[in-house]
Amino acid sequence: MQLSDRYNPKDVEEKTYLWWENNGYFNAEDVSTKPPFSIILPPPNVTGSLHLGHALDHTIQDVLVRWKRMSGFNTLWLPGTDHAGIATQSVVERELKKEGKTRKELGREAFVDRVWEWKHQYGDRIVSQMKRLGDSCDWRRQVFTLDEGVSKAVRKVFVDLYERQLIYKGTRLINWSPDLESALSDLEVEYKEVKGSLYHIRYDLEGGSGSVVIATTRPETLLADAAVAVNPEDERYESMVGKKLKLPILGRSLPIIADSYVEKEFGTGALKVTPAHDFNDYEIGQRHGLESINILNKNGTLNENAGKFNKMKVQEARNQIIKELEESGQLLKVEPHVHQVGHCSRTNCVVEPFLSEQWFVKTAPLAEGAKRVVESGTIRFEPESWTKTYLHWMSIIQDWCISRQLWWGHRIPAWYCSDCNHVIVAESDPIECEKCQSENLKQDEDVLDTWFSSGLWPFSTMGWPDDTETQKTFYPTNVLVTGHDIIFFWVARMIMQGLDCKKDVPFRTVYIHGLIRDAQGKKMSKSTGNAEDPLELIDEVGADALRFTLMAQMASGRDLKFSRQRLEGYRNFMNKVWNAARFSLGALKNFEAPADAENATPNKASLSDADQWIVHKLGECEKTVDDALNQYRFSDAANAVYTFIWHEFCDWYLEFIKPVIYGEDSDEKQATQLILAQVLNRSMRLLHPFAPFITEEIYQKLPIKKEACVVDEYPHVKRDKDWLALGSGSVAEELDMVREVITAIRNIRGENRIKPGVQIKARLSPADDRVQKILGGNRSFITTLSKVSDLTIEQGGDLAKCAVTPVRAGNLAVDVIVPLEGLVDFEEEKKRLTKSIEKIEKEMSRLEKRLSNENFLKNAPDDIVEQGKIQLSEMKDQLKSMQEARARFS
RNA sequence: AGGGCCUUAGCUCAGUUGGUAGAGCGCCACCCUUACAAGGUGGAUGUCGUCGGUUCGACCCCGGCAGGCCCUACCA
Repeated sequence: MQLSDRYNPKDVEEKTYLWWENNGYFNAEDVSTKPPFSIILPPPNVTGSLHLGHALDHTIQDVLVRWKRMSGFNTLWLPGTDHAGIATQSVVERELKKEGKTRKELGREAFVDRVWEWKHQYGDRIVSQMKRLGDSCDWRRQVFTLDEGVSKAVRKVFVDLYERQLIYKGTRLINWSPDLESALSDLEVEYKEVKGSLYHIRYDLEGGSGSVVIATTRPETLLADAAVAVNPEDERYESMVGKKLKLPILGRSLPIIADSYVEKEFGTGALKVTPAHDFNDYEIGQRHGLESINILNKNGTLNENAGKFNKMKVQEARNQIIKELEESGQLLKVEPHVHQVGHCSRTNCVVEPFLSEQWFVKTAPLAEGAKRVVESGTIRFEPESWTKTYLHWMSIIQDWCISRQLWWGHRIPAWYCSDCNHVIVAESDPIECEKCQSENLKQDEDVLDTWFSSGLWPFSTMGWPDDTETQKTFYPTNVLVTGHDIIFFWVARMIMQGLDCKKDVPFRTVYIHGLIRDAQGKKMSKSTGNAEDPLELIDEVGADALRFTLMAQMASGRDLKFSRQRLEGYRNFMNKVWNAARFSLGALKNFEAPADAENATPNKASLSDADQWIVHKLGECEKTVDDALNQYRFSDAANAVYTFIWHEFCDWYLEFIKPVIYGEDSDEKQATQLILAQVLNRSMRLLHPFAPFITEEIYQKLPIKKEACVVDEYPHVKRDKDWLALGSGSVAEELDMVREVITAIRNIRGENRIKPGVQIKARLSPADDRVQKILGGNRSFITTLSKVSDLTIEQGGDLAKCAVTPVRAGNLAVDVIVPLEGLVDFEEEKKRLTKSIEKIEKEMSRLEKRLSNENFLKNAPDDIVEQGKIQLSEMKDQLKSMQEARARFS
């Protein structure tokens, strides 16, 4: 067996992944006797690139999927990619720009062709990146949101909702991105703090003296003013209400109205009302029946309603207007003002509230059910705290603007008859008008919001609206894993649409994980330059180390800070695993696996205490991991495996068995080899979901194995019951005492600076015969691991010039005694003892104080009191031993 | 403005029924002991943000304050 002394992920990962895939290990069966377990992958943008957030999201899912697959479930992880309307269209438009072209020049058809080209070119990139991470999806089922089947589902839902009047077309004030020339949903608007100015502008009363001063951050919108509003309680303006003002520059007449929305304290207490360009003003306009004057073109320039400012850009018009107001003396004051301004989350341009005709989904009726299933617990959020957030959001939900003025996406299945203006909404393209039979039909130019199709994802990917076996087996899915940033975008919509189309929830559990931040806690983003590229990290340390790092930090649903130091630490862990396997394989050189090797049990009499101990510890680890994974406590699970492998299996067990392995052939050696092979085998399976590549590689080289780590059974206390019975809790406790004895001797060596090369004598003074026997039985472990050449185990004896450390474990007690004559300067040892004595005295005084408190004795549970008493008496013994030892040095 | 989260070792973080603290990295000392120096052994370091309350007992439960973060909604 040739294994290099360093684990090299590059030698392993690619070939292992191919091998898994070629063997169909990730494939789910539509019909199976096994219980189903399914997860749908949140589809990443088809032309995107894997970032660390994906890596976290995917690793969580892959851990769950691999765990369930190994636990005997018919496991489906359904992958797909999203056409991501705005994102993809923007990317291609940027490309065109480099060639000096625009999409309008190209025309719709050519542009869409161009995007498809782009998709074909880059669409596989993210998939291959996912494979590098180890994602064990059933790739045969991969779906793209613009695939025929999905498109069919989208149309069906649209038509259905339209016929039930849950989709309607209406003119509303919506968020508009002038760069995209498209509507945006509220969620696609990012508010950013902007340092602007607050302009105080005087509006003069019509036909008389007097004026009202308003304050605004956007002076250019005065061109679209419909009124000036004041608070009805505001005495300053009481007499003005009902009078008319003359709009500066344009000279239009504006009524002064009273509306309680206006805050007296802000600015001047008078608000210019611009219904067509501000959401609040729109509301006021509705209340007072004001006219909505739109002064903007789709590209963000001013239109003919702006008079002489027609065709100007907003900023240009603003400057011009300010200048004119200054000249006319109507600009009274300009003060700096910091406020939040909506920006397009895609192009970063300033979003304009814009009056336009759009398609909407009436969400209230759908939201009702979506709230109920969460309230009733049919869908559970994990962590539970998101339930409240979700329900709050659902209760203030607005109608959903689903049309986008883009070219890339699902085109809205609505046609307009040029002859009779009839609107046809249909699943298949109509040939003639239903009403007048005219063939002059024009399809709606708009496409649907990407999230409209994403909302159908849990079942559109499974063949809906056709009735498929896949849906019967795998819908509803078990768990949805995602970050909290898209609970509304996506989770809520899947629940609404799933309930509406399938009459059943799309998933039972929503696991919300935190977002990845950099070491300083800032959001990772390409523009800030603090984003770590997971592919680079995989190149550096391997996918397993990256996965393990993410899982080890994935504690609660909290955001996690990414740390390279920890990444290195877990890279080292992978190397440790590798070397433990290397050593073990050497130790198993002549080992021949018996029949039913995984569960074969050696004669119990030939099992060493160390064998029983490691089996016991493995059982404890299996239990911890199972509990943790069932509760989505990934870090607990990962850390349990880490501690078991490194600090129990490697640090102690492998060291314990060296004398046995290097020794003569014997029953004990054979028993130990069997246990070693079995423990190693189980360790690899236990670690597999977290570190799939290295474990498979090692697993395939083990003398005990079945087919493949990826599909063999996950170690579980129930399934391992008989085998785990080899381990013994009481023997484990005894060995824990032995370990403490070894640690005590090492401690004496270390503190007294006795070089590791120097062999020393030691004496163990057991408290009773049982301890005597235990120590005797583990004599070789003790001498080897503490490098003692001459070990006596007997009670009492001379303590002169000796280091003494009392060891207590449960009700087992032994004094560890090391004669120091001729080895060291006694001052060091006196210091060591003094330190220990001070420490124990401190603890004792605390304990004594508590035990002498009557209220404690009266109120505390008996076992706590009893425990305290035992502790105190043990400490007294220990203190005495150490004080005596110290006395002998002076 | 409303809601939520966080504050534990130098750093990043665990700490699930309240019995006074742990890990990784870093640090110090000693070791190339034939699985591993990406390693081994030993060691140091915390009035658990602050003030108060409940309790025999609080990192843990309750309230005030300070600092940091996030979300939602926004004052024109």
